[in-house]
Amino acid sequence: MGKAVSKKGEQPSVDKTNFETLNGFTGYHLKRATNLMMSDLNATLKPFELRLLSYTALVLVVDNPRIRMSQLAAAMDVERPNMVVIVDALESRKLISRQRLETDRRAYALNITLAGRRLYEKATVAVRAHEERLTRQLDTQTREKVIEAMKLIQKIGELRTHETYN
Amino acid sequence: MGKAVSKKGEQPSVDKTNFETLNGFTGYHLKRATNLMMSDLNATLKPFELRLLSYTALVLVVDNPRIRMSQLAAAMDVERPNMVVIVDALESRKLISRQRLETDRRAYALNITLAGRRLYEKATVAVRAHEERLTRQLDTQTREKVIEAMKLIQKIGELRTHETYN
DNA sequence: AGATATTGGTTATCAATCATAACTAATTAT
DNA sequence: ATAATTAGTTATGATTGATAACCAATATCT
Repeated sequence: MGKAVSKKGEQPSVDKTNFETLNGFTGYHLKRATNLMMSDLNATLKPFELRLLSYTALVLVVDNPRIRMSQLAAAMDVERPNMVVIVDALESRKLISRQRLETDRRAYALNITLAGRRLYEKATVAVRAHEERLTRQLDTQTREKVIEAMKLIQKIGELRTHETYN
Repeated sequence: MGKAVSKKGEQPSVDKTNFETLNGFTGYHLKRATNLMMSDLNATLKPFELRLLSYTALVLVVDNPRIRMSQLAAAMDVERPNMVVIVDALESRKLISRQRLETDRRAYALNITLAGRRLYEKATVAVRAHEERLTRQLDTQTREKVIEAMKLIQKIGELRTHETYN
């Protein structure tokens, strides 16, 4: 630590910013990288008129036929009212369908439509390319190690659930 | 009230959600873990009446005496107008000070005050504990590997600069 | 030099995001 | 049957982050 500064002894304000402390934080690097990936992801999804949440919903409906809205909301960690608008948008584009459940007539079963599946497939190709682009520098082993690490962090978080949340 | 635990197996609709596709995405895991860490960080900072951005500003002012607001804004990747309110808040709590630069009387030099430094130190102890808590499962080597990986991702992002952003 | 452009900081405003309250209809529990 | 819960919905509010327009000071241009 301690950069060789001091040409004048006391006036670094115009030089490169010192990130010494922040660089010591894992969370800092995590957030910067994630912000970047999310920006790039949204740019990637824009041509399909999808955004992070609508794409995620699409994916989960594909992977979970007949999923209910509340289950989807829980899976995505969004409040139900917000889920409604996401589902509304996807349904109005005929990418997914709502079907009343016979067994519980309050609820809807969500299903992917043919158009939805096609869009899902195209978008997912783009998303995989985006992932590849942004993690190209990481060898496969590192990538797996990162994912494992993220899972561990999440596991820890689940323990102290929502008690200290804001 | 309490836990609505039914003795019998619940509805079939409650089966586990399938995250197959999402689990294949590095960005997905990155975002989940980061969200968690940021929630926990904000909870950690709350007792000090700081939030992510105000704490970050405090840290950068400590590490960069006489930094200018615009440089701080650039370092934090926030728009200048938003920087103003953050700096206003910190200044009104006498944690940092604004001093007109003699060399450029448009700009301010930001400096940490004694109170600011004390708060910074207390908060940083708490932040380090928070980091330790959330990354406890990761051995030192893994932690370093993760940080390296995040730096690489950022480096890639810097190439395709802001052209494809939102 | 004097006109012009640019920069640092500011104010006001606006859009996007996310959470909360309250409601209906259907279901479950007492 | 009555009460309590749950799924989905509507309306609304708080918070965040971005944009436009402005003033004062500095830098640029010819």
